Order: sequence, then structure tokens, then C-alpha cells
Amino acid sequence: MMKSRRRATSFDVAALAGVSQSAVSRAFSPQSSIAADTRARVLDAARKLDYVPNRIASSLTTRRTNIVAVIVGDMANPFYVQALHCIGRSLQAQGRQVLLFTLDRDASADDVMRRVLQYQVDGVVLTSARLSMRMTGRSLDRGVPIVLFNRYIPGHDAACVRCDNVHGGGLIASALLAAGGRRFAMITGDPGATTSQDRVRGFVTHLAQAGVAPEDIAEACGHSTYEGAAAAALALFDRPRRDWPDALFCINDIMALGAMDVLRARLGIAIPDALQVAGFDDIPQAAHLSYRLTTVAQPVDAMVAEALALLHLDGPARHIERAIDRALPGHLVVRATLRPPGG
Amino acid sequence: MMKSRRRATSFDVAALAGVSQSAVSRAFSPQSSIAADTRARVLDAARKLDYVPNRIASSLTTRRTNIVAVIVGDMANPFYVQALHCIGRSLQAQGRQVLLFTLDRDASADDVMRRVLQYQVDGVVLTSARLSMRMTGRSLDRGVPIVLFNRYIPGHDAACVRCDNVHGGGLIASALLAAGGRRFAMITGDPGATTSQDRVRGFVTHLAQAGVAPEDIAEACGHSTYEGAAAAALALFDRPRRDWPDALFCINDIMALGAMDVLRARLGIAIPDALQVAGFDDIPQAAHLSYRLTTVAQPVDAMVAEALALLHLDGPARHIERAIDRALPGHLVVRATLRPPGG
DNA sequence: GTGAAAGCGCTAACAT
DNA sequence: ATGTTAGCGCTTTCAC
Repeated sequence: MMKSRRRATSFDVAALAGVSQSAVSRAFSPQSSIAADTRARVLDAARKLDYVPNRIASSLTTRRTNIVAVIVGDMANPFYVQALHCIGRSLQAQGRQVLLFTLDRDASADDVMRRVLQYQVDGVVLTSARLSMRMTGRSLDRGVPIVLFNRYIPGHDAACVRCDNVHGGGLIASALLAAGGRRFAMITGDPGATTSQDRVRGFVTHLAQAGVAPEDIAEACGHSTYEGAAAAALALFDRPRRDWPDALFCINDIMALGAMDVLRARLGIAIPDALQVAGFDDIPQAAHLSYRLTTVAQPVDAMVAEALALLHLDGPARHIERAIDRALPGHLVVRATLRPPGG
Repeated sequence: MMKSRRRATSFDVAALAGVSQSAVSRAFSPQSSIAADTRARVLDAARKLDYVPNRIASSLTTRRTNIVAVIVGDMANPFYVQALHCIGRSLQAQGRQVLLFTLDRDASADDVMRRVLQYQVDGVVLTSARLSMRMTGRSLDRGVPIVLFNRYIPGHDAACVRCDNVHGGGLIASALLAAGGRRFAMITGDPGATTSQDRVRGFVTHLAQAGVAPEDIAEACGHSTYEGAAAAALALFDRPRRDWPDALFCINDIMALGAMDVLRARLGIAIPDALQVAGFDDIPQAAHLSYRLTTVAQPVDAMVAEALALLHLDGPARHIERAIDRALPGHLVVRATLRPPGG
């Protein structure tokens, strides 16, 4: 028993309820002035016809789709999955939805932005991807705000929300020093991203203050992936055993997992006894018993709240933020990959 | 230097190009009949005005949004993240996008479906969530196809794409038997989901054929989470050491990781020497060196392709599949959590 | 091949 | 509080 092929419209409901079509519209907008019993009659008729307001049609007139585009550059990194989940939840609680755009490694964010603009989204959240100034300008000029999440590009027009990476790098350095680290090494991420650069800078600067010369810090690029970090770790340990590092900072957790796994399985290195390890992000896996990774926790909830706030989704006064940079502090989470200080 | 606040419309482009508005529309639809030079003039004018076709407006007339809703029930399970990623990529390659709906644990899929319908999506993919028949009927009757991904509900109206879980459970049983398992245990997932039930059934049935009585198989529910599985594993081993299981099947990989972690860290159990472990799904982490988990790989790409095909997104003949059940075979991936047979 | 005109389903003034 | 009317930006007959 199939219902009528055509979906009911507000006109159908109006006819059945014996009111005008605009009354139907009002019945479905919480703050409009309509008599309680009129609304009741309308909602009743709507139920009978299985009527659901068409948000796509309404967005044509309101000029708001209540859709936010989220561009995710690296779904293989649980940190971004976590961020996406948090963004989705928050938005959904506001009656909005995420339109997801995935960006395969080295795909152009500009290309995907062209498509984003076709969907008339109310805002864009961009994670782990680079967007040209030209494209950013196009979006901002059309009134579509953009916020870069966990990515900061100096001089860039878009708003940006991130963790204070320099500070976080310093936290790791001081923890590793306090735990007795002597020969330092680090595995870096995307060399072009300030996220990686800043964490490295905070780390190196802090170590320098403690008398560790930057050139004494071994370094390898892990390209922000588990596999890349595994390769980088082996490269760092490709030297006489007495020169092996005893303190390793991985610019993010997913790389720390890759490094720990390969160093333990292939070289039999004991963590934290022979090597202390720290990461960054505090992804769920960092807490798992196989790793118990010391790391800097990014304040994801606060970052997401801030990012969405900067989009100014509420109110009719669509203000577009430009060149804003919000760096929120992370905090050290000490787990078992560091020896207890003075232990 | 800010451009005009108002976004250019096809009328603006038409005026600049000296053609009618419908010509502009045609210039942007690949298959419409329009002279090459007219199209060129239009595209040129469009570029000058930074015009982008409004897909929301066009979907009003075409009755297709080119948006597919994906409802994700468990973002903490990497398998679903993988599926989401794959769906997003495939859809994007077809010029479509994913509208993401997240479902917090125990939230009602019916509630979220009500919102889905407002967005006039062309189809719905539902992962790890239960949808009432009533709501399913409403959606199908309105011409919005639904496919359940990795979930099968007997007698349900929606189409369903899944792995052959009974077969997969059998593969694990036979691998565990061949590797010398004697005292079997399993950690189950959501007790109400056929996904878990079928894997259990395949496993138990196969063992029974080899002479292992079902009542000799220890069982605990891990609720499909890492933490739940850790607790379940401890419960299974809360008995005299000589009665400890030597072969453990976890209904999915994420639970296998939780079980392995806690059994190794808390009870010092050696895997695979003292205990052989197998999972299901083949999530990326299963291959990591800390686990090297033997598991059944779900054919995610094929499943996604099949799911999208059942949505019949192409062509004007919007056919709605009902009560379809497609079970694709998974395959065993042998890693280090099983002892080599005859070794 | 091209233009004119009629909607798609809704919201938002504007009257009443 | 309610109805009338004019769009929102586009696609699609239908003439020419």
C-alpha cells in the first residue's frame, strides 16, 4: 500500500487544515505569531499527510541552508575524526548539519572549495589542508566564512583556531628533560605546515634554554602518518647503538604509535626504559594499554566551540571574521612512556 | 577591496554575456544543446562575475539534491570511519556529497531520520543503527531509498548490504581450530544486532561440527567497544588459570584490541603462545605491529559500491529497492595472533 | 540553438 | 493572528 508518489507540500496541508499556506509555514517556525489552536490544526493535518517542511526550499528564501561544510584532509588520523565527530555533534545540537568533503592526500583544497560554494553552505571548517588566498577571498567575499581548524597560515585571510603548538612543544621538552632525557630526537610532520613547525620550534627552543644545542637533536620527517613515522623511526636509529636517542618527540600521536610499534617490534627497544616517547594530540589510542603515551591533549571541545563561534552562524548580522588567530592552550597528559621523574 | 555583497545570479551573467538567463543555465549543464561560442561567452561572463551555479536552487526544480545522508552510529569504531571515508570518496567522484548525521549511542535513529527527510536527500546510508519499520516506510514511500550498511534486520523493508557474517565466523573458527585451539571463548558485540549474532552463529556452528559443544564456549559481551571488550576479557579470565581459554574470538577488531591490551598488560598473557586471538573487520589498526591481528577482512570497497548502486542515484527512473539483502564474502587475513598451523 | 514564461516549495513583508 | 503577494535562483517546456 504505497502512499501518493508526490510529497505533500505546505499547500496540501493548508487545504486540509483549512488555513492559508503561510499559516502552515508559521506553524513550523517556533517564534512566529500564531494561535495555539491554529498551529495544532496545522500540525495535525501535517501528520495526516506525512508532511515534512522542505529545508532546501526554505533556504532559498532565508538565504541560510543551516549546512556547514567540513573539509577533512586526513581521515586516517584519529584526531581529525574526533574533531569531525565533535563538530557534527555540536552542529546537530543547533539544528544544523555537516556537509562532508574529503580531500585525498595532495588533492587541491581549491578544487573542493569550488564545489563547496555551489552548495550555499553557511560556513566552512577546513582541517589539515591548505587553501589559496585567492579561493579564500572568493569565499569570504561571497559571505561564506571559513575557519581553519588546527592549521595556521601566517598572513592568511581566514580565521584560524588551533592549539598553542609552540607552548605544547615546550611542555613536551620540559617533561622529557625532567624524565632524564639526554639524547633527543624528533619525528616531524608535514614540513610545510605551521602545526608541525610550531611544535618543533617550541620543543627546540625549550631544549636550547636547557643547554641542548639544536644541532644535537636528531630529526626525521614522518609525514604525519603511522607508516611514515615507522620509517622515520628506523632512520633515526640507523646508527651505532651507543648513539641511539633516549628521548623521542613525535609531532603527533599517530606517528608516535608508528614509531613505538616499529622500534619495539624490530629493534626490541624498551619504552620507557631505553627510550622515552611523547606525542601530541591525545587521540583515543594514546590511552590504550599498548601505548600509554605521554602527550599534549588538544582542547578539542573548546576548539570546536571557538571555531563554530567564529562562523557567526546565529543572528542575521552575518559578520565575517578575517585573519583571526586563536591559539588555545593544550595540557600535558603524563602516561607510561616517560620514566617517573626522580624514579 | 570587497566585491559586491550580493552573489551574482544567472541573470547577472546573462546580462553581461548578452544572452538570456536560460542560456546561462544551459551553459552549465553538460548535455544541453547550446552553441559552443555561446557557452564560451557565458562562461567568460561567469568568471568575471565570480558566478557559481546555486545547486540548492537548482535542486528545487530538478528534485534532486545530489546529497546522500550518511548516518553514523559509532564513530569510535574505525571500521565505520573507514566506511564513511569510502562512501564520501565514491560519492564525491560522482559529483555528489555526504550530509553527515551522527548518532550518539542509544540515540534514536528515527529522530535523526525525521531531520534527514527535511533535507530532501537523494538517499540514505545507515550504519550501525536500528531504524523502525514505520520510519523506514515513511522514507521509502516518499521516494527516499535507504540502505543499511553492515546491518541486517530480518523482514525489514530497507535494502541491506553486509559482509557474510556467518561465513566469516566460520572462517575464524576453522583458523582457530587449525592453529590448535582447545578451550574457546568469544566476546560478543551488541546483543540485539544480527551482525554480532551471525558471526557468533557461524563460529559456534563450525566449532560444533568439529566436536566442540556450544556450552563449552565461554562468552562475554563487549558491547562493541574497546573498553567494553577489556572488561569482558577480564571476566572471561576470572577463573583458575588451568581453565583459561586458549582461543578467543572477538566479534570485531576494536574489541580484539581492547581484549589483547588488557590481557597482556594486566594478566601478562602471551599472544599467541598462551592465547590465540582473532577479530573481524580488518580495521587499519589490526595490521599495526602491536597487534598483528588475525581477522576477517570486510570487502569495504565492494560493499560501498553495492550500497550506492542500490540507491539508484542515476537516471530519472528512481527505483526504490525493498527488502533486499546482499551479503558479500569476507576473507581471512592471517597475522601473528595465531600460531602457524603445525608449527 | 535560443528566449519567454511558468513553476519548484517556501518565507517575508504587507495588508487586514 | 491571519491571508495575500512577491520573490529566492534555477530548470524546463514551449515557441520560434
